[in-house]
Amino acid sequence: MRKRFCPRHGKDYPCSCGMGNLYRFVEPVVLLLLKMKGRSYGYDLAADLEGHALTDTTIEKGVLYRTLRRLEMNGNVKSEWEAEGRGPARRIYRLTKQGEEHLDEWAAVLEHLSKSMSRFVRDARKPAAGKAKPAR
Amino acid sequence: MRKRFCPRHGKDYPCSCGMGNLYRFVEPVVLLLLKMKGRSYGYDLAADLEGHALTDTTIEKGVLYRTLRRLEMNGNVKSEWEAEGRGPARRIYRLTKQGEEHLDEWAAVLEHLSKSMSRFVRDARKPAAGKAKPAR
DNA sequence: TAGTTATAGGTGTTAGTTGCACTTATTTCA
DNA sequence: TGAAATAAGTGCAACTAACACCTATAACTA
Repeated sequence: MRKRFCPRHGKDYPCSCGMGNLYRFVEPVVLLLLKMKGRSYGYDLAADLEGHALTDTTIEKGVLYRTLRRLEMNGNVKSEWEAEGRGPARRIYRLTKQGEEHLDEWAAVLEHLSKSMSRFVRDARKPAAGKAKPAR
Repeated sequence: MRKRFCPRHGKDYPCSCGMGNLYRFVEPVVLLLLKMKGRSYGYDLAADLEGHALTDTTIEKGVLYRTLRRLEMNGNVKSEWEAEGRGPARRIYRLTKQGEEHLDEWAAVLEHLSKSMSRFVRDARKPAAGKAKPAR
């Protein structure tokens, strides 16, 4: 049984605190990059993803390409092949109107999540309540 | 093919922006609650989870119980049956020393994630760069 | 006292997701 | 001409999520 490697706890420890490449967190980053760049393609996005990812881990190419396809299926981006220029042909993606709205939704979701998390961190660092007298 | 329901986009939209009950986000909340309460059990934790969850969605019982078992397998909590008192016997959980450390690690992970997310939100709300003159 | 509700702790199943390795193809450069 | 860089994927086993379902005890209530 293949085990996932956790950089914090080593192998054979079935935690997920590193949080991997959760495609649900790759999606908004792709949307943001497309907004900032105007147009881009998989191979190019892969490089920039490192700098903008929400998690630490390196982004997995497979997740990226599948995310782009799914975004297109859902109407959030559109693509066209571009053969001109150097190297192999590129599939160029752009945000659609709906994609921009979807990014806005993501921003709202992540803003809320960010606040929940920072509240969590504050609570987690408080000393445990009423430990002076043992509870039983 | 059973489809997940997304409260934001309805059924048949394979997004995950609601983010469901991601067990990886249930784990730290359980650790925090156990730290705050000193001792607790599944049914009791289930009630408090709502108020402390990182995501909005209601917490799924199955995830909670399985999370508790996994935490115990990993040595982060320990449990004992308690038959006294009213109602059916309860499996009482407590944090171990290791569990407290694990919570601290989670706090560090989530602090980082929280910051990444709020940076993301800031960027996402900036107007798109250089859209005045069309890029091509 | 029988039936219902509340408390308590789970399991089973299947669809969906992830990680990682692998594949294919074109172009550039030494 | 052979290696490296660019580009876009696919295959698959292991893992995760959602939701329904199951078991049992205790308390309440008609």
